Order: sequence, then C-alpha cells, then structure tokens
Amino acid sequence: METLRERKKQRTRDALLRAAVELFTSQGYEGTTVDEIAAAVDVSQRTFFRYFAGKDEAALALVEMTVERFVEAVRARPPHEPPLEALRQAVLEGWYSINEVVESVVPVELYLRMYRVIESTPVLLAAHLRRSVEVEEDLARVIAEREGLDVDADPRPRLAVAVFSGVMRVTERQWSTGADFSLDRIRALTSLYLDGVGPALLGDWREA
Amino acid sequence: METLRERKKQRTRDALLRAAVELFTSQGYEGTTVDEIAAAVDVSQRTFFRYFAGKDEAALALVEMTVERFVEAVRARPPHEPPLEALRQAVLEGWYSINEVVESVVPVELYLRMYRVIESTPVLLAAHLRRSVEVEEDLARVIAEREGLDVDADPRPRLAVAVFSGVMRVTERQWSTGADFSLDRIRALTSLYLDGVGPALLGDWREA
DNA sequence: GAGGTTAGTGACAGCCGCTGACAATTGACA
DNA sequence: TGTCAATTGTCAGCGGCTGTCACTAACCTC
Repeated sequence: METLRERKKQRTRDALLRAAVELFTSQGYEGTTVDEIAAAVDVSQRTFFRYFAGKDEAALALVEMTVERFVEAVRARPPHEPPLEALRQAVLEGWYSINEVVESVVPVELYLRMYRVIESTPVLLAAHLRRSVEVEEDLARVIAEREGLDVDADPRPRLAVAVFSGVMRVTERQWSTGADFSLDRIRALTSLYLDGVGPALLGDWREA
Repeated sequence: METLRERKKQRTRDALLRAAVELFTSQGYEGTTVDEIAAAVDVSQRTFFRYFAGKDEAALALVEMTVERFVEAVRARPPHEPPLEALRQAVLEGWYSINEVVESVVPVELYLRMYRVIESTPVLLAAHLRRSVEVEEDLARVIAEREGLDVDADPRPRLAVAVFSGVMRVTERQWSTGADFSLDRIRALTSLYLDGVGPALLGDWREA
C-alpha cells in the first residue's frame, strides 16, 4: 500500500486535472485561468504549477495517458508483424481500451470533449503537435529495434512512422471537426484512411 | 510608388524583424525579451506588438515567407504532374530560390541559423508545426483542384499531402540536427527521403 | 498651402502565466 | 515524541500581451 503522502498527492493531482478539464471544456481553454483551477480545488496557484509545468500540460494530460499506452502497445505487438501493421493494430487497440485508461480520472465523455478543445485551440494544438514529434522519435526507435535496424543509419523507421503519424493527424482532424464525434467513428476513420494511403501515393489518381 | 507612410511602416517592420532574428540567433529565443527587440529599433514595446501578434511570429516570419512561396510554387506546377511530383519539384525550387526571398530582409546565413533556433526551441517548434498543419490544408486544396477532386469527398489529397509533409518534417529534423547545415545538404536530403518513402512502406523490409 | 482627417506611435495601467525564495505545515520514521 | 523531509502557502517579481488615450506625423481636399 502506498503511503498517505503519496495518496494525498495523487488525489490533489487528480482533483486539479479534473477541475482543469471541466473548466476547459465548459468555458474554453483561454477563458480559464490557473487561479480558477486552483480555487476550484482550494489550493494555491503555486501548487498547481508544482503538479503541472504549465496550463497546457494540464490540458494535454489526458491525451498523454493514452499516448503512452499506445507506444507501449506498439512495443508489445508480435515481432513478426510488419511495421505499419503493428502501428495500425496498436492504435486500434488504443481506441478500444480507452475507457480503462481514462475513466479513473474523468469520464470518457470529457476526454472526447477535451480532444475537441485541443484541436480548436491554437496554442494547445501546437503543444500537441510538438509532443507528437517526440512520440514519433520514440516510435521510430521501437520500430527500428523490432526490425533489427540502426535508426540513424536506415531512414525507413523514421519515414514509416512519419507517414503513419501524418495519416493519423488527418484522421484526428477529420474526426474532431466532423459531426459524428463517437469512438466508433474514429475507429472507422482510422482504418479507412490507413487503407487510403496506398492509393493516395500512386502516381496517377485518374486510373484508380 | 508607395506612399511615404507605407515605406516607413515597411522599414519599421524590417528593422524589428532583423533585430529580432539577430537577437534570437545570438542569445536564444527565450533569452531575448520583446523589450530588448523594441529597444534595439528604438521603438516602444507596444509598437512591436502592432507588427507581430507575438514574439513567436517574429521568430517564424522568415520561414513564413518561404512557406508562402512554396505554396505558390505548387500552384504553378504544370497540371499534368502527379501530386507528389509537383510537391517535390516545388520544394526543391524553393530551396534553390531561397536567396531572393530572404535576402531582402536578412542574409541567408541568418535564415539558416534561425531555422536551428526554431527546431531547438520547444515553443517555436510547436508554433511552426501548427502553422504546417494550416499549410497542409492549403496544399490539399491546391492538389484537389489540380486533380479535379472535391477535397472533402476524396481523402487522397489530404493523405498525399500529409505523407509528403511527414517526410519533409523528417528531412528538416535530420538536417537541422546534423553537422552539415548547408543548402546543398537539405536539397540532397529532400530527394533522398522522398525516394525512401516507397521502400519504407513495403510490408517486409528484409526483402529489400 | 491651410485645415481637417486618418494612420501610426508612445505612455501607462493592468491581466495572466510562470518562477524563486522562504516560512509554515504536515506526514514519515526512529 | 521528537527529528527530519516533503508538501504547501505567501509574497514578490518578471515577461508576454492588451486596452485605452493622447499625441504626432502623413495624407487629402479645397
């Protein structure tokens, strides 16, 4: 069992995160001040910054949880799977198991709404994209290791991951700006767009 | 001929941009305050913000010039070229004509150094990536139009552009973190990686 | 070329995100 | 229970950014 201190810390962090997400999704990211979040948990502003490096980190914390899980899922895919297949399966796994990851902090409903806030708030989208670049680097190393390659000598791991991530970006964007904002929808879109990348790279689209 | 007012404005903007880039490249982005930049041009801080929406906009202004040029170059490619070929040629054109675009404000040398600052400053990299997403949307529309497609009905334009942009991201990153930081180098890397994307997408890399 | 109009600027005040420093409090552990 | 360490609150301050308003300089018309 954890110590009382650790439990208290965890509770404070969860409370801050929950309060932040609730405020962000209801009044918008820019329309929410850190003071408000801290006040909602009855904690000093300084304490907020001891748990989150910045306001944006609180906004991205939920997505971060799923992202870490996704990288682990790729790492755990059977080694014989080709790179793109492993990435595809891992991301689909992620969308199916999202409940268990998020629900301990906030309802999935809030997670989805937070996703829209991120996508529609320039500074958050920027931070999210920057984080994605780091994740791509991690993924490239995982893929390289799976294939027994040196990530700095062979460009294919980074290129494959970049292509995959590019497709996922399009997917997220279409999903978050569309009308059907359900989990089923993004699962479907993921498969659809991953299947579509081949045809999109063919020289002449008019033949197809 | 432009009016005197417009010329003055242009000169102030250029001076601010030049001062900003010089300070950013010499003392770093975070290590430079807006007050410093304004003082270097002998202008109030308030005036700086009348020309640039934020400190980051001044840091990205040079790249923005080349990006706009690039989009125009894609638009101007011969219509019979397949999408990826048009994008490839346009980006290479861009690297060859960069002097004429940038030199009116700062020496190309400074432009290149600024690129490294962007790539190594988290908040700038984030802003740069966010802008890239917007550019991708523009490019997708251009490509769709070239091919006579509806960008919202056919996913291929967005997918092709996303793949291309992903490869260019890898290129920029490798270039800016490598030892050879020359124009020749990025031209070579661009071709190399664009050629590499095909093999990277094949199912089994061990065959190749 | 005088006089009114408009655009650009400076000065000031203020909000918000974020940080360092130090003191106060609370849990851990002997 | 007393000591030590971890957590928190308070306060002071910096830097990015914005609204406001008065002032100056360029423009335009007669």
